[in-house]
Amino acid sequence: MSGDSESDAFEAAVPLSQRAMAARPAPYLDDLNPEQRAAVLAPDGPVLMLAGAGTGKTKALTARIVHLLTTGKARPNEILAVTFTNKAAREMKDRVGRMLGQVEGMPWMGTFHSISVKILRRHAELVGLKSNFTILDTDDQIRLLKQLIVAENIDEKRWPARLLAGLIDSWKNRAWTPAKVPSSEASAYNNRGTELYQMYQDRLRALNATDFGDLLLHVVTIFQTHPDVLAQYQRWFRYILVDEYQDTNVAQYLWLRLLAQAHRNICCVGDDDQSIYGWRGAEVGNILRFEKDFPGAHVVRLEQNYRSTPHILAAASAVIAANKGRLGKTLWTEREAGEKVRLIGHWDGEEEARWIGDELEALQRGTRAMDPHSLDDMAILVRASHQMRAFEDRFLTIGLPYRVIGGPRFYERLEIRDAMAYFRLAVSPADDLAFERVVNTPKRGLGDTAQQNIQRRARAAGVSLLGGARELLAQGGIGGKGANQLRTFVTSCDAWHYFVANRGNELEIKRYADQLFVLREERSRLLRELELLDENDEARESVEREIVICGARIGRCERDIAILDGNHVLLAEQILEESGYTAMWQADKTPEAPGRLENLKELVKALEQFENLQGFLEHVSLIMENESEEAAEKVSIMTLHAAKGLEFPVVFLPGWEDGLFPSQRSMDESGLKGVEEERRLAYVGITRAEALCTISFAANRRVYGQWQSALPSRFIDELPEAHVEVLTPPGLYGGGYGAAGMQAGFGGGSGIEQRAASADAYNSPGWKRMTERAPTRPMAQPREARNSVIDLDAISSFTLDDRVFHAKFGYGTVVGIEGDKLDVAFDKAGVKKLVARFVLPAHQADDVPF
DNA sequence: GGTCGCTCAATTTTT
DNA sequence: TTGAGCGACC
Repeated sequence: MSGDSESDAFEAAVPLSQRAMAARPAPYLDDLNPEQRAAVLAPDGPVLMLAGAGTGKTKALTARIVHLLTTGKARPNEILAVTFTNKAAREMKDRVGRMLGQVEGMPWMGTFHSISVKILRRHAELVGLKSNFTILDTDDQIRLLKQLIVAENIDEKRWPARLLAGLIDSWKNRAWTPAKVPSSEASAYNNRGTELYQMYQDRLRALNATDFGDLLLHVVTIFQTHPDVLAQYQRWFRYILVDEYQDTNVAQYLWLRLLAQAHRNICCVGDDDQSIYGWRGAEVGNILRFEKDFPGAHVVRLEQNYRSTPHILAAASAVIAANKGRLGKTLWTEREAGEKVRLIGHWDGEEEARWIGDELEALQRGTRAMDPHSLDDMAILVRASHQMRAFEDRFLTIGLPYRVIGGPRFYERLEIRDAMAYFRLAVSPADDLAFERVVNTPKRGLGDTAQQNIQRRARAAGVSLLGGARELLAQGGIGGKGANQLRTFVTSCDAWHYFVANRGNELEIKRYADQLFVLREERSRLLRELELLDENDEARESVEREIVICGARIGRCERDIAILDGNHVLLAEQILEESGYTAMWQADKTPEAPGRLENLKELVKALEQFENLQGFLEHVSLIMENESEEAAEKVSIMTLHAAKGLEFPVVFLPGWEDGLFPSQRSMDESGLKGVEEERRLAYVGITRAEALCTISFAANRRVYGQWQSALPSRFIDELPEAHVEVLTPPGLYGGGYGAAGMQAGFGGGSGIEQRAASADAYNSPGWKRMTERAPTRPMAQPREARNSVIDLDAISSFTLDDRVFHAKFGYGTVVGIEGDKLDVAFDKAGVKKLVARFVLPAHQADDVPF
């Protein structure tokens, strides 16, 4: 960059007064490029930072915040900075903190949801809630809906609660309260959607609860119906900054627009090309319309990419260029050309996983073109999570360490939710949803009948379920073993709540301290007694036992005091212990049980960061994340969606087949709009790569146990030839996929159909181009080829002869081709196995027992 | 109340 | 193929 163009851009973007200000030393501006600087110094009023992938948008955004603070334009509490994820919020906080040397005092930096909660707690009564409302997650939401559906005598099979939940969510995303749902939606959910939505909202209000969608919607409602409240926040937030603006939905858009009306100092950062959440309500339109919504908006483009090589950028740009209705950006980089994007086709998905596994190992060792890479630098990005299985299978076989990113969120896991329900019950005994969840977990012999009795009793008496249970016990309305267990449960709940309610209560602590004193006296007395007893005295044993019991009591008493004194971590442990929940998992012999216990430990550990249980519960549904940092090097497997915002030197993009990617469903449901969103996903995928990006596809893939053949993705035809290297298909199948595959016995199903479908595939432009360029290589003629596992000990001789290996074993000869790697793996019993795709001579095929 | 076996469905996911 | 959910049975 020459100094001239830098200052030109600077002067064009920045008015004199600010230039004067910026002329003073401002360290946060030092390592910004001219584009970023222009964005940071853009004048007050609406600003749109159009930031392409890898252009340092977070850097620019945080620098603007720092700029606002250091130039005295706003105090920390006058800046509202919103993100979508906690991770993004945290990163922003970290960065601002690093630049300013302190993190304090930015109370309004967080996610849309966390900020909404903050606002809503202050004004809950305006929407009929109390300020201590609970936040239900998806699971609770669905259980609640199920109850409504059952109560309404609706066939839950034909009209699943999940469907209704999705519907209500989408309405909330569009900021439609029940009254505002347009009549065009009247037919939804068997004509009863709107009605059930209203009932659901009533029920939530009765439970003093909200779901995620409500957090935003209630705030919007309050702003719309209480101008005084709105005005207060408008005055408060002098500057508003929004990350990932392209992902905002209508509710979030309204939320922002209402708040921004007064000062109009709203700075949105986003990339219309990376809008990939349309299916959950995100409106690309919001960012496309920005200049109309905020007249006089200052638009700054960040186009210098620091992440990827020119080849990778060119490939991504070419693909995304096929989309219409973009704001348009031209990414550029100063990096060296590097490797071209690689494109390779495979016979089937297993072959693909195999090849990628080999590539990963090669890259780990280092190749001619690339220095050795850590597995941490490599990622496999798939369209749909079921694609992950092929890779997991393969990597387990060859012992390649991997991590799957974006499984179920930590707090969504069964055991975590159960534990949380226990905590909720301790904090608020009237939490009926929590009660329902854990009353029979672990099993307490309280089945449907017993639970229904409790429900009925509670409703009749107008008390909580816990209260209902208590009454039922008092009246003897429940019999058998269930009764005793229920009594224990109720007593435990009372005890837990006692500790929560009397936290820091001096009188109670004193009471326990007195008790402790008595117990200690008792123990001293017993010890003295023991000393007086003869070695062989028969009474000795019973005294010893009493000492042990007394010791245990002292321990418990000390613990109780610690809990009363405010040690909520201990309380949590005690709850899990006393309820039998930990024991339940300890007794569980299924393979996932140890992991669940591990998670429970993590949960308890996470508690330490909070003041008390309430504080924890208040935030946990919004904050908790699954972040156990393992040290070991691992290749990452994740969906394209989960990869947004991440970057890796080496990226593999498998499964580029029409129907899978772009996804058929997306195309069916949303037509051209769907394809465009899929294309943005392709763009996101390619731009994750820093140095090496490999796209692959397979002619056949097993989906839900069925073999399907596919066409290469239409996006492959959009890749620019000059920046793509088409790899020769590997080893055995060089240039002759169809024939080899057929002979090899892959494909299943009807041979004729299979062949016809495959023939189509080979006529597609993508495939043709690939095969045209790929020089055919002499090929072994396999009669039988499969993946299999052979006992290593069974191999009696092994020879490698011009790319072909022969391994003799008990049943015949295993023949493999170089490139079809021999892998040593261990089976469950720890026996060494040889894993190979092998080829058997025809005459021996019958002798082989697999 | 717990377990077994049948049927049915099956993108993407944050808060 | 896998998994969840449900009904029948012990």
